[in-house]
Amino acid sequence: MGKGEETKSAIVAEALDLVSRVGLTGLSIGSLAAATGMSKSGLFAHFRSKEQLQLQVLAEATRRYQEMVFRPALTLPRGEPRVRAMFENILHLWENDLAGGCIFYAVSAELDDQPGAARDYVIQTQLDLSEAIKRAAAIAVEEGHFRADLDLDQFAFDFGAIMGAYHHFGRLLRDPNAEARATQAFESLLARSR
Amino acid sequence: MGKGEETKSAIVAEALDLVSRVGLTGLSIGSLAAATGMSKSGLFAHFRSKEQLQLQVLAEATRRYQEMVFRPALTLPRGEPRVRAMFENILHLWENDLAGGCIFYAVSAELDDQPGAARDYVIQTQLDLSEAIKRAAAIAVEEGHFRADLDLDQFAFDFGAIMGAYHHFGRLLRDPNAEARATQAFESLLARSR
DNA sequence: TGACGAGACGAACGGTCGTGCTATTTAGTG
DNA sequence: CACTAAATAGCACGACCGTTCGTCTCGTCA
Repeated sequence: MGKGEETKSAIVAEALDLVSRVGLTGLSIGSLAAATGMSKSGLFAHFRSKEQLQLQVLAEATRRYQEMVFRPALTLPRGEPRVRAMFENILHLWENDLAGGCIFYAVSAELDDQPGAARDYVIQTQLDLSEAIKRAAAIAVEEGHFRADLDLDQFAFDFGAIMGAYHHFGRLLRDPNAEARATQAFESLLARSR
Repeated sequence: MGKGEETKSAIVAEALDLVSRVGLTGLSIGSLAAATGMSKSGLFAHFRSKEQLQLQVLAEATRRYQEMVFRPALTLPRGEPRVRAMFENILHLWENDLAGGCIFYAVSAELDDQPGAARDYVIQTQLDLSEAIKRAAAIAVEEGHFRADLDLDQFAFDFGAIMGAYHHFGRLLRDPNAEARATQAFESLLARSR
């Protein structure tokens, strides 16, 4: 990896942290340059537009998500163990990876009415993640861990609901019991699915 | 209501719509002036600071929420009917009142790591709403509609989770089944609570 | 009629935004 | 070590930001 790629990925890493705290809109070239100790123009040359910078940040976030949430889960036995691992990885690893927690929550709320490449990317990513959860649940059905008539779409909805509420209650409202609440909700969801 | 109050509330109404689409950060004095057909300075004089404008917007949102969600629910019989009415009012009235849907979702994601009066206000409002849900559920326990050992905090968490997921799946991902999913999740929550 | 206060206006301030150009420094290669 | 290309810095731009100021236009009331 040449010098260019190296600093570029360092910039993106710093940007990820910034976005998780101040959102995509709050991420400015100037503040990012200050945070990385570079000049605005020197930093800008790596991306050629702000939209490109935003997309690179989102791509890196997706890469990390795969790495932290899905890849470890796939090493476990098929079925419920994998579903459970995904839940726990999100709760314990992913939500604590960045200063502001899950970057997709910080970003999706501000993009839902603002068309553009960034929104398209986030939507696609969220749909992919939802599909992955559904696949994991489908395997659990195959293995006999979950009911044969389980509604996979509903399962994905409920799963996402719990993760969102964990972020909301824990991050914004600073509820110290958010993790316990999320865990209980998840156990209840599993029980209903068996 | 004098002329001043009149234009001021017209400004706030317009601002509410803007915020629901572009967020609190995206709300600028200039764009709001353009949307209302006023001059920047004429508009600014009503609030004397941007933070004041933001707080007025949040206060108006809270007022509307009370009006659309809680007040109608209180006219119904105590217990489960009220809880159900709150759910349906949020789903059908509140989420469709503004162009961008529930303003609190647009706002809370961008404020969770940005200290200030606006964040404090949103947090307090969310806590109040959570308390109101818990009270309604407590009454349903009194009335014998819900189990005596129902965990009220968990109920409020689950309730909020469903509303958040409805906003997320419906608004961002444009899932046409979001309402059906939310309804099914809510019915499941009610069944578990009885 | 004339004074007064409320409300809105245009112009301007210092800053920051994203984005170009042009040097200058630095890293990699023969 | 010299040479070249890549990486970074400096500077300037037009646009927009929140905010302030002085001014103008009204309706109200003495």
